[in-house]
Amino acid sequence: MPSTDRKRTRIQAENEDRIVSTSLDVFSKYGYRGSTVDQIATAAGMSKANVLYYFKSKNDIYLAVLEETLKDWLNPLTDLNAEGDALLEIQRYIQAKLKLSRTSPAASRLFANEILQGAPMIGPYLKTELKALVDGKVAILEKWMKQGEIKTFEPIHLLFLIWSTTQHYADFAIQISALDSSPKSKLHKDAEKFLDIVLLEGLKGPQYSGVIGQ
Amino acid sequence: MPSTDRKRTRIQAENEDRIVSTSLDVFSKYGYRGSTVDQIATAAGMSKANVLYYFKSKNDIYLAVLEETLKDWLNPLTDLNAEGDALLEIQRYIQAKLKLSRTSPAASRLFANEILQGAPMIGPYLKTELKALVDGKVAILEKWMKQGEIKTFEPIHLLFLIWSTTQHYADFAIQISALDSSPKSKLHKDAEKFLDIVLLEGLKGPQYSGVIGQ
DNA sequence: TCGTATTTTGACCATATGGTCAACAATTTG
DNA sequence: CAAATTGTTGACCATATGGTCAAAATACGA
Repeated sequence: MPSTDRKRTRIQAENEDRIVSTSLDVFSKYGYRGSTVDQIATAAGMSKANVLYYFKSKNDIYLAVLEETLKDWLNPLTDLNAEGDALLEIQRYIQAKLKLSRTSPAASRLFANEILQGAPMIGPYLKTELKALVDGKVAILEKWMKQGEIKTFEPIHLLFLIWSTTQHYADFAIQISALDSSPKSKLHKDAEKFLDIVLLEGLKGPQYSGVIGQ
Repeated sequence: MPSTDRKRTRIQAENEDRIVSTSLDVFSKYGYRGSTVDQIATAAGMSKANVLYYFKSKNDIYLAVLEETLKDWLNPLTDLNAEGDALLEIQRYIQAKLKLSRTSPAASRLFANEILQGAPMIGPYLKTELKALVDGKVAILEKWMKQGEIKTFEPIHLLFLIWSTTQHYADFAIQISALDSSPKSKLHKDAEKFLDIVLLEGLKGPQYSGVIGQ
């Protein structure tokens, strides 16, 4: 077996990385149950036995892929800055998520699959680390509300909206391409424009909305 | 085998219905590959062989479930009425979709799973029937834009936003409950309020936005 | 180059799963 | 009630799949 205690060999590093990156594609396309070790092995250009020499089970591969992908996927939220301008910060966050959706659709689908199946692996993580991160960002949103920079509402729903709309372009790409034939570059540009126009306007602080309402 | 040509017997009707409704739960929870005929049989309280007496394959069950669920799931969009008030119509549509997400989360997850896996079954349907329906509704949105009832943007993205945000509450329910401990009734009320406040304001026609922008 | 540690794999095993079938049970029909 | 039709299931089959293992191949340090 590959020594866990010593340093990783060159070959170990190469193969483990290759397995993980290949597995992201496979798992995101077919889900955990729908993916087989043989598929992964073939896609990575090695034998099944060899894959299982580096990871002792399919589940271990899946965990490695999740961990590897998780941090990148959630990074943009970390950057939401309490000191910045509310609307600009939100706009930046939306754009960062949209970009991720475009450049890493597999990561998005991997999580969508995992959550849909009831988050059997990352359930605990959601309740602890992610919850802590989200609570912090919710507090920032509340601060902005008190300062009148954005309207008042239950702040977590803004996060849900941003997540769902941006990830939709990765997770439901097949449906989108069936309904809209424009090239992906236009699609994503239009998505960004739309969210910009509608959301930023809709979020603007209550001092304006009172006037508009009349 | 159950006669396809003649009329359905009482027992056929009962059992086929039971299988389909049970399968919705199973398929939506574990996906197609993750669900087994045995699971379905057990959940429906019959033997595997008996289930396969009514549907000759797992795939046939899946198709029946999809078909059964599809129409209910898309009904609200049909109701979007060109003659009505733009914002009210959109608001009604959002509320209808949110309600479906609350009352039929399994249907939502079934589709999410199907689309995530690349829509192997309903792909053709998406490109024909759903596309036609969507094209018609997009035309309505464009009309509203020309009349200045709502802002101007690529209209299909509004549909994507409504679908993604409303279905998110069903598809990502596990994540949501990990991050927000409020009871589901409050959650959905807040979601509705939030979408109301932000979206309807953000969508309002360009005659207002010019003023706000300055 | 030699010996050791690492890497690779074909063959194999146990289990899970979709699906079939013949025999038996219940229901319907005349 | 008897025959015919419909319904039910345990046993079985073929295949797929996760995982093991011993033996062969390769890489690597002294």
